[in-house]
Order: sequence, then structure tokens, then C-alpha cells
Amino acid sequence: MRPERYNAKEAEPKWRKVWNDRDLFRTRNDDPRPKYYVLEMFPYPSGRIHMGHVRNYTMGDVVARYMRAKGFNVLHPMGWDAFGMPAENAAMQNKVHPKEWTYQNIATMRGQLQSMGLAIDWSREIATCDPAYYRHQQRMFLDFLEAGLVDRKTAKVNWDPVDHTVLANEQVIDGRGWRSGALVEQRELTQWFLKITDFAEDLNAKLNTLDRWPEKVRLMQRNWIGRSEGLLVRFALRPETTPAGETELEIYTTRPDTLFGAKFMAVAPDHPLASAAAENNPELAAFIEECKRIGTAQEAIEKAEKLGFDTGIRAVHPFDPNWTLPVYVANFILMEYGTGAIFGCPAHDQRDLDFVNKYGLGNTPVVCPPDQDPQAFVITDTAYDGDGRMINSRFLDGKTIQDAKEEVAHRLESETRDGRPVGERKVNFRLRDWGISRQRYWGCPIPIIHCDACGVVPVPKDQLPVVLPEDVTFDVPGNPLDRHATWKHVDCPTCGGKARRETDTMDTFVDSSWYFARFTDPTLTDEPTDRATVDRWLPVDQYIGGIEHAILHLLYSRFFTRAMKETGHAGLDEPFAGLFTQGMVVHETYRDQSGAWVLPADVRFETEGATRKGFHVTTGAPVEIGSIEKMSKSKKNTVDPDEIIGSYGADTARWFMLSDSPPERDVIWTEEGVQGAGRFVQRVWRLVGEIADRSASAGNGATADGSIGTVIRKAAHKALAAVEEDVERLRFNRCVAQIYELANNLQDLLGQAKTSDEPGLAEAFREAGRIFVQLLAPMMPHLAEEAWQALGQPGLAADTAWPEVARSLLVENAITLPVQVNGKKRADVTVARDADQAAIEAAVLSLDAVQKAMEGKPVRKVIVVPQRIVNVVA
RNA sequence: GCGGACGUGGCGAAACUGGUAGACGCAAGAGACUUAAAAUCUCUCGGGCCUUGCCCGUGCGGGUUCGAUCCCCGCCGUCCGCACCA
Repeated sequence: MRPERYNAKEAEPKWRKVWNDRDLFRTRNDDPRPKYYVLEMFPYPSGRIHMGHVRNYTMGDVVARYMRAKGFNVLHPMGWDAFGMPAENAAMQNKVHPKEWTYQNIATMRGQLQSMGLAIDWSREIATCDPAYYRHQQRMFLDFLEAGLVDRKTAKVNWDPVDHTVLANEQVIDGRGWRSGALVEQRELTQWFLKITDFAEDLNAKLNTLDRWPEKVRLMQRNWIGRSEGLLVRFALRPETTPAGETELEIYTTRPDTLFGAKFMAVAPDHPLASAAAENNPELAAFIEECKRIGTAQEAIEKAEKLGFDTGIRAVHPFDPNWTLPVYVANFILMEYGTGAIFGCPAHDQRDLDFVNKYGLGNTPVVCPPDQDPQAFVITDTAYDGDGRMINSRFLDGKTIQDAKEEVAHRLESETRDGRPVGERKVNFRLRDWGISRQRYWGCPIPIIHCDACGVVPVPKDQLPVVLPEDVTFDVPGNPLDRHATWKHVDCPTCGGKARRETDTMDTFVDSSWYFARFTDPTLTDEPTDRATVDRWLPVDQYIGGIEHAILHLLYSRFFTRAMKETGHAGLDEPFAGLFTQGMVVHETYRDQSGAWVLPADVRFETEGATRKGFHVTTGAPVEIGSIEKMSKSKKNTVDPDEIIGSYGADTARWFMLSDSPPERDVIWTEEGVQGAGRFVQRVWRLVGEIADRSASAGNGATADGSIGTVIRKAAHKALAAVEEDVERLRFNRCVAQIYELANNLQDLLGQAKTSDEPGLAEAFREAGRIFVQLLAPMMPHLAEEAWQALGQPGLAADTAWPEVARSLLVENAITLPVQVNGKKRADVTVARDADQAAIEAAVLSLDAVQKAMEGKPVRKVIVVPQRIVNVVA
């Protein structure tokens, strides 16, 4: 007997067990079918999953299940981005070991994810904190080192003097450490770098090939890489104005065309020429100190006034030995970019203009806009950076900007001083090398040994992995590895003398830069990857995750894949062929009268007409309903996936996550919305029951044209075709709408068919029911199995091939076209599908409504858009 | 400041990128069933009017077109990214 109501609590675990027992979602590397790799960004094991995870993993699961049904060998794995600071913070606060904390969280979250009914191959699960994973990362670090892709150099870092650690930029708030509150210092530290800049050109160029990435992400990466084409120019310095040992100043410019508009030179406060000039100039030295001090507070830089200090040094214009330019030290010049020195052309650069207006250096426009009179064109407060023709520029006058750039480059390239050309074309990038050293415990150890005699010595590969010691304490600030009694003391692999291990660990972005490759063969022990396997699976066909990783994670992964290619661990450049960035889950916020945040679960609502009021469930006090914001613990506007799955079932949660909003946009979590999804689950159950009954009773036979049976079949196949298209374009909200529509249609048709005994009706319902359940299956997999069984279908819905669309059913013999008169809809006309223009015109013009709307005016034109619309122009 | 995206009913949204604006869902209202509630089912649901039908309506103002949510120009608003990168 079929129960009245569908009981998700019983059915869901039952079907998961069936899938599990049959090992349904295990993926074999030797499966000959075409591959499809779908991956969602793996989670950080923070403790419990949140609704954002539910949304992300549901989307990936729909794709995985759909492609499986389509006959692909689908790889859909899951793992844990398991290293990172929260584990150490937990260790400090709760006296629990990071490893224990992490693995407990993993166990909890694995259970939660499994309760969602995801079609994941759990046998491939990996955790980045597992030595079985990070040993390969250490191996690749050494391979990169051999290949020249690793650098060790000093770099400025944000140093927290209380916590004794380096902070990432986003961990510095108002110049203070986010945890300690201490004033952050800029320190020069020796750090390990991965040479991502070696690939800057390629990382930029290949963005154009990523046509299944959001344009927004490509643009963000393009800006981040910041490619620019320009010219290096060596300016001679007047010896009598210049400290001993300095003879020239090399600058970088993207506007060599504006050289005749130059008014000054400027160097960064930490430029060698600035230091040299400051040696005998205490005032300048003080100015430089001041710049460096301001430089530490990130916020201040943005608002800071442009300040400069004339060094007294004079540079010679490259095209006129009698023209000299003052050399300033300026606070807005960055040592890290270009050569740390510029020439200033105030008329065509706003920063330079602000600078000269402050110091009274004047300006000369050298580019005249097309609509301006060159004689009258002046610049006062706003620099002109648009197009135009050269003026006031001697041999460049009259040329376009592009031609002038070319001319200057050409002349300076061919001119030499001290045996080197004065000018040199140079492509510059904003992108910097990737500093991966972190003074932390819970990360992948950098496999290096420091020996006083031999210097920096790599750990021999046969001694990998360098395993984190477990007996560590977190009661004092600083890196536990550094103060561990024995761990760092080792013998030098080269000379055998006393040496020290590197105590820095790797940035956790390294861990996530290759996990997608490891999933292709995660149990391999000798190598990070198997070349044949990794090359067959990669690239990931569809990657799904949050927009917050648009730059760092995705750029690092693109770099890492290239580095793996160079060291023989993979054979391709781009790891992710398709990328989709999903929106956040947002929710209303609630506050009580004291202004404290209130959990949604603690609010009871009353509606009077259009107004909605909230009250606290226990105290009954009124609760103010606030703005809709990203779910966050601090604002307490969170909903726990466990509770939702517990009360409604996983399918309801999945369905609601997919309905309503387009997947790239934020979705608002509402109690009403979930209830609606839950109602639909029950409605599907009743509908399937009725279809089962109706299709069991009557006999078989062919459906006649125009019969109810044909209408049923058309409805089913139309929905099938639409859902196929929408899943493939990840437009899940439209899939949901299509399925609702089919449900509405089938319900309607069941009513119409009640008294009919036309032949073929039972078979038509059987087919439609089957298709209906198959459309549901990727989204609500548990319900689909239960329904599949109720329909008496063999096997499992999750293991059944996707149905074929019967295209012939989608073609209508008679089509109804809207009829417009002068662009306004006045009537409909039904004509044969293949009716010609003349027939349609005649039919349209004979319509009463058309005649009336024409108001007796003559027909000027009839526009017939085939299969679309007819417009009569009076 | 620079770059990008987006503005459609009470709400989330559709509209095959130039062809019937508002599919589908949520909320709301009316009714049926019920002793009652829940559940379910039926109907209404952009605004207005002289309601068999007509007029207005996709942030605002123009333009192109037989026809514009869609293309072009100018505003207004919201959100996001970058921010002295020479």
C-alpha cells in the first residue's frame, strides 16, 4: 500500500544506503566512456556546513547526476582544505590540538554532506593536512626549486609584534593586527616565493581562451596581472648635482610620447638614489623616514596628499642636453613597480598634475584633443589622458600618440650611452611573485634545511615527507615549530653537520592549487599524479564556487598547473575549462529592542494583510525585522542545514536552493520558501501515485493525433527538452519552473482523462511519469527513487539513462501567431505550420479585430516573422 | 577617481538577446471540503477606465525601428572589484 504522505526521514537514509551498497558513485579510471569532471570548491573544515555549502554542492550534484545519466564517466570528488589558522586559534582558545580539532570537524561535516545525498565518490576523499597529501606537495616544491620556479628573497611583510607572525593584508585592520590589536610593523623578512611572474605573460594571454569563465572573473584577473607595455629610459644625471657613484636614473613609462611635457623626475623613498642623496642631507633623510612611517598604515596611503622633496639632483632630458629636470623623492612612487622612478608629465597624468600644482612646477600640454585649438589648449586642474595629436613636442608635433610612442622608442633604442641603449621596450606587470612562507604550525612544512656550512639545502626526496610534530603547545605566541625542543634540529644532508629545519610552513593556497589534480588518482604513493590519468581527467569540465576566489585561488591554480607541466606532473596549462561562480545565501536580520541580534529560529511572525511583525518566541517581545544580508554568525541570521534537513529532508533543502533565484545571484532564504518546496515534495508524491494508478488500469495502443494522450506526451517531451537545455547552461531556477509547469499540466490532464478510455492513454501517462521523475532525479534524488519505485520502474532512477527527446512531438501542425496592428497586439491567428506569407496575410486581414483596429485605413505593409508574429502597418 | 554589473508586479523572478511583458514560485484575498484547525482543491492577483473592450506600464528623458525589457545617446540609483602600478 502506498502511504498518503512521503516520509523523507525514512526514505532518504534508505536510498542513500542502496546507492552506497551498490557503490553507485564510485568512478573508475579505466571506464572507457567519455569523461566529465565536475568539481565544487572543497570546504574548509570549520566545524559545520552552512547554507552556502548546501547551495554550492547541490548545484554541482545536479550537474554530476545529469551528466551521469547522459552516459558520461563522471568524476565528482570531495575533500578538505584542512590546513589553516582557525585550527590554531581553536588550539589557543580551547586547548585542543589542531589535528584533533580538524579531524573532528571533518567527521561532522562529512556526515552532514552525506546527508545531502550527493553523488560523490567518497573513496577519493583527501585532506590537505594528511601527510599522504602534503608529502607530494613538498616533492613538487623541490621539483619547482630545481626547475628555477622557486626564489628565496627578502620582502616587506606585515609583522604582528605580539603574535610573532606575518599577517596577510586582509588581516590588518586600521594598521593593527586583527587578533592582537597591536600596531603592525613593516618588516623585511627572508621568504620563499613561487615565481608566478615567470608565467605572467601566459597567464594574461590565455585568459582569452577561457570562454566558459565569467567575463567578470577574467577581467578581475586581467586587472590583477596588470600587463602594460612601455619604455625603460635612462636619464643622465648632472655630475655636479649628484652624489658620488651615481650617474644616471632609469625610469619606466607607458607614455614616452609625452616626454616633451616632462617637468620633473621622481623616485620612491626607498630608491637607492634617494638613499644616496639622503646621506648628506638630514632633512631629506627625515622626509624619507616620514614616508616610510605613513607607508605602514594601508588606509592612509589612499588618502595621503602627494608630497615630494627636491634632492637637488638634476637629470638631463634625453632629447635635449641643455634641458634639465629636478629629481624629487615622492611619497606616491612605488619601489616595487617598474624601476621605482618616473618622469612626471603633469598635463597628461592627474597625479603628476596634483604634484606640480603643489610645488609650482607648471605644465605644458603635449597632446591636443581633436576638438581643441592647439594654441588655446591649456591644462589647469584636470589632466588630459585622452586621444589627440602631439603639440609643443618638436619632431613629434602633429603625430598621433601611437606614432609618437613609436618614434620615441625607436630613437632612444638606437641611441647608446656607455655601450647600452638609452631606451628599451619593456612589458611590465603589476603581478608580484607569490610569497608562501607563513610563520605558523598548521600548514605544510617547507622541505628545506639550513646549514651554516652548506647554506640552503633541500631535504632529499627520499626523506619526504617532512612531517609536522604533534607534541606542540600554543600557550605562548609565535610559531610552535620554531620553539619545539627537537624537531628543527637535524643533520645536514650534504655535510652531515648540525643544521636546522625551515620552520616556516606554506600558505594554504598552495594546498588548494593542485587538489583537483590529486583527485584523479588520490591513492598514488610514489608520485603526486599519474601523467596519463591526470591528463585524461583534466581540465575540470565544470568548476563551481564562490566569487571570492576570483583572483587568488584561481590564479594560483592556473600558475601551479603550468609549474606542474614544466616539472612533468601534468600536461596542460589551464586546469578549469568551465567556471561558474554562484551567489550567496542571504537572510533577513532580526534585533530585539535592546538592539541585540536574534536568531531566525527564535522569531515568530504575525501577518496582517501586507504587514509582517516579528515577536520573540519565548519572551513575546517585539522583534524588529531588518535588512537582508549574507548569513553570518555575528548577525545571527543563519539557518542550520542540519535542522532544515532534519525537519524537511535533504530534497526540500536542495530544491529550494535551486529554485527562485538564478544561481549566480544571491538567494534569499525564507521559511515560506522552504515550506513551498516541502509542499511540492508532497505534491509530487501524490501526483506520481495518481499517475501510477492511471497508467496501470487502461490498456495500451497508439495515441491518436489531437488526443489527450498526445497532449500528455507533448507536455512531457517539451519539459524534457527545456530542462536539458537549462541544466546544461546551469539555469537551475528555470529547470525548477519547467518541472512545476509539467506537474501542473499532468495534474490537469489526469483530471481530463478521468472519464476517457481512448487507446494509448495508459502508456502516455506511464511515459510522462517516467520522464517527470527523471527530470526531478538530479535535483531531488531521494524522492525520485521512491517515485521511481512507485511507478513500478525497474532499477534505480539514479542509474537510469536520460530519456531521449522525441523531437517530432515538439513540432505543432497548427501554430497560433500573435497579430499586431501598428505594433500593438490586437488578435491571434491560427494557421498551418507551413502556411506561406500570402495565406497568413489573407487570414490576418480578414480578422474582425484587425479590421476594427485599422479604422478603415489602407494596409501599407504586413510584416510576417515566421513562427513568431504578424504586424500589420496601417 | 578607474573598471564592471544591475534596475521588470507586494516579493524572488521569466521573456528563446529586436517579436504576445510578467512563465514558475512566494505572499495576499475569496470560496469549497471539515464540528474546527492543518492539509488539499477551485478562483482572483501590475495600475487605471466608460470593463464584450480600451488606455497606461520594464528606474528617468530622448533616439533608431513596422515593432524596444533587449540596440544607441544623456541622466538617476544600487551593488561589486581595483585603487597612487607611471
